[in-house]
Amino acid sequence: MFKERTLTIPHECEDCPIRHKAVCARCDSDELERLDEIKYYRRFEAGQTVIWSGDRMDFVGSVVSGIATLTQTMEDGRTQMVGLLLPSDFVGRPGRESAAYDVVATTDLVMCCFRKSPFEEMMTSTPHIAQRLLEMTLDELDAAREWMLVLGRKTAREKIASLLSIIARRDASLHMQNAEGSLVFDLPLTREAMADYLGLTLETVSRQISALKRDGVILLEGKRHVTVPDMDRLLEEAGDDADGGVFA
Amino acid sequence: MFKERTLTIPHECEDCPIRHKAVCARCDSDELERLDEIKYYRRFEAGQTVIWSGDRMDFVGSVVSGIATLTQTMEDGRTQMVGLLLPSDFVGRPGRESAAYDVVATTDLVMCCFRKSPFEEMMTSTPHIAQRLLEMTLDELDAAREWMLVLGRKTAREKIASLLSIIARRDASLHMQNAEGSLVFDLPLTREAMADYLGLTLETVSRQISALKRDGVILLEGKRHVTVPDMDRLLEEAGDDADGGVFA
DNA sequence: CGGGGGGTTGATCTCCTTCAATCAACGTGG
DNA sequence: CCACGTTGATTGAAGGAGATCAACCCCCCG
Repeated sequence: MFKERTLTIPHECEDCPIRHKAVCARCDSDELERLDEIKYYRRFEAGQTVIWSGDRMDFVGSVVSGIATLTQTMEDGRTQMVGLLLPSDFVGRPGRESAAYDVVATTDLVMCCFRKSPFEEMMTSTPHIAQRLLEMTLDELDAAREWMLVLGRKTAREKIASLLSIIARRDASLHMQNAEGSLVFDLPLTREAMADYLGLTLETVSRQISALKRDGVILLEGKRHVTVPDMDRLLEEAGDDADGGVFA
Repeated sequence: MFKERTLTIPHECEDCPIRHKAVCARCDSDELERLDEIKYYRRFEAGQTVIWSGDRMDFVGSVVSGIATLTQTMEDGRTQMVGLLLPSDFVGRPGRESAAYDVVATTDLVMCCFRKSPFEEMMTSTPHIAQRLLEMTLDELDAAREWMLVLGRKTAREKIASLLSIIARRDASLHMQNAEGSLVFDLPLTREAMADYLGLTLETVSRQISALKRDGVILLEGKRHVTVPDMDRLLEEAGDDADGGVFA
């Protein structure tokens, strides 16, 4: 429960699983070498907090494997997830010294961290990094705006369907499945985490998942294993255009 | 109502009101000259649509004066505002060919537009532009995440208070008022636009504004002119830390 | 066996939506 | 100048979606 191993995980950038998707995606081998000098790996266990909001941050980094969440909390305890960090996603904001959100590992997690100030120097001297970071940030902004529509205007059922379709889509792209047959995946989040993501209570999440199951939109084995027999149907339930997100 | 004048508004970058806040903030005079060659001004009247979601975009640009909104709409008509564009804010995404959101002028609006492909070329050749855009995008992402908390977890009253405090703060910083005395500003949005921003109905917006007025949190002259006698009180109502957002 | 974390389900309550009437300000045309 | 329509806003009454409170289940693990 407590042991946080800060071991350096033997890892060559060349065969890093996120080599072509993370901030370093555009770097050439020279640049990778310079990054290598300021990087180190950290491992977190499921449930561990990576950073507390307000804490001084002396690193930025990428999720290598596992899943983490970005959450905001009000004084009275209400919490809202504002980001779901998947492999290749970037953590931290160059130029900011303290964390703005809580970052929590929801599964076992490996991060590739860069010491903050040398990384910031590299950002200005290495356009490839800044360019890639801009691209990733714009994508995140789009995702956040999509999520604002979900939070502001969708019903509980639509919210659940939206979350499921996002996870399904992401999982499909990760495993290179064809999106045609029935999709199968595991929910990486507890009911409570889903509630925090969707601005609902965990009870409502549970009820709506049951309802979608009862209506045959999804199949459930256990509490986490989901099968989507008809993706278009799910997208319809989400209130999205069913014409599919081939996506820009 | 219909006339859209595409006149070139005589304007030197040097005395442009957003010279030091927009994408061009870090450009030197050489770079400004190159930007000058690909830029043109456009003027829109209040209520006019600047771009429809899905439309081909052949430009990107900055808001010079006035206010515009970024909104998403579902097939059944539900709409959610996902951005409020103020002077110096950037419109459009380099690398994307069609608009992802509707952009609507809520007041008379002047935009400084750049032809898209030459701008994209400049982005790669001119780090100052990409750097500034990254900074601005990170700020927007923070704002979007703040807004996700508002949408997902705050009550109607808190939502209204949050919106008012954001507008108040922005207005104060614009007019260099001291934030201590009572703040005074005009609402740049209709009740309906506020509702679209907050994920509420316009009736609820109206009721909660009346309630805040009744409770002395704000004073109203007419429907748009707001006085905030005690900013800390308003922040309390918004559910924010009252210690103020001096901000990172 | 006990205990705790995660999940489901039920009963009740409440905050916000929905539907609807009304109002003030404004412009337009007869 | 007044009747009329329009747009933005306020207010009321009724209903419902989701929150809240609570009981209970399942499963794993010490």
